[in-house]
Amino acid sequence: MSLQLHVLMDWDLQAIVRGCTNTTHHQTDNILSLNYFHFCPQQEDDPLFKSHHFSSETETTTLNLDDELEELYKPFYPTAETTSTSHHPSPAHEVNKVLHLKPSDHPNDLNDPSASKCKRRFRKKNEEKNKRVVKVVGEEEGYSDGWAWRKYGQKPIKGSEYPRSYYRCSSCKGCLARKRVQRSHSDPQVFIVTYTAEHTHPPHPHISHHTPTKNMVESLLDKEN
DNA sequence: CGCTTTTGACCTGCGC
DNA sequence: GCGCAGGTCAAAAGCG
Repeated sequence: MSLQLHVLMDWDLQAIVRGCTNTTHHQTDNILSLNYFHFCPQQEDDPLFKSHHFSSETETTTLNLDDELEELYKPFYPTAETTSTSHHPSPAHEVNKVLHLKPSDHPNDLNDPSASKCKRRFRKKNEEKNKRVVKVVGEEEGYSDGWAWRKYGQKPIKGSEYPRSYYRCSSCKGCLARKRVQRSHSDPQVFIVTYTAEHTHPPHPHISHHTPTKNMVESLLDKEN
């Protein structure tokens, strides 16, 4: 099974949550596969988009995760318009959620030197919010995604027994890419990874599948125990 | 020595 | 206005 959540935060924001089955992973360890790509309108016609169905067993897991993802995006709900069928699956048992998310004010003076440090930071933050990709991944996949990440913070999250870790891209100075990693409370084997902003450089080939996997997992596990 | 992790402090947004 | 929660900063410590 895999669950794909696509969040596009343009000035008209859209998040699409999709659930689908992946028999290979489901049969092995119930570990969610890492599947994400940037949303494009054609994907509405993607055969994969239409052809996956839930078994009753995987549906339960998916809906729990879906709830968590919904929690994740609660801050956007005031302006969110949900055409969700996730809690009332269609006859085809598809999860197909579209959130229309509206960002706050347009940060148009990021480079204004007169703006205070905090204000500039906040505007930068808003700008980064405009592009988000949320992945639901297995343990190993959550950390080896081809980029070098440096941890810059960790916070306990209310309602979750697991802390959320914050990472920024360390492979290129000035890269605005950010990543948040949080263990799912409904399925501790699963990590919810949220990517914010885009990399301003290509991935380092030698980093793939190596960085910063083990330490990150271990530190997370240590913290949680 | 340079890079990464840890962690407390600080800041902002939001709800009441 | 206040308190809370989430996100980031930055100094100190750890590690190879």
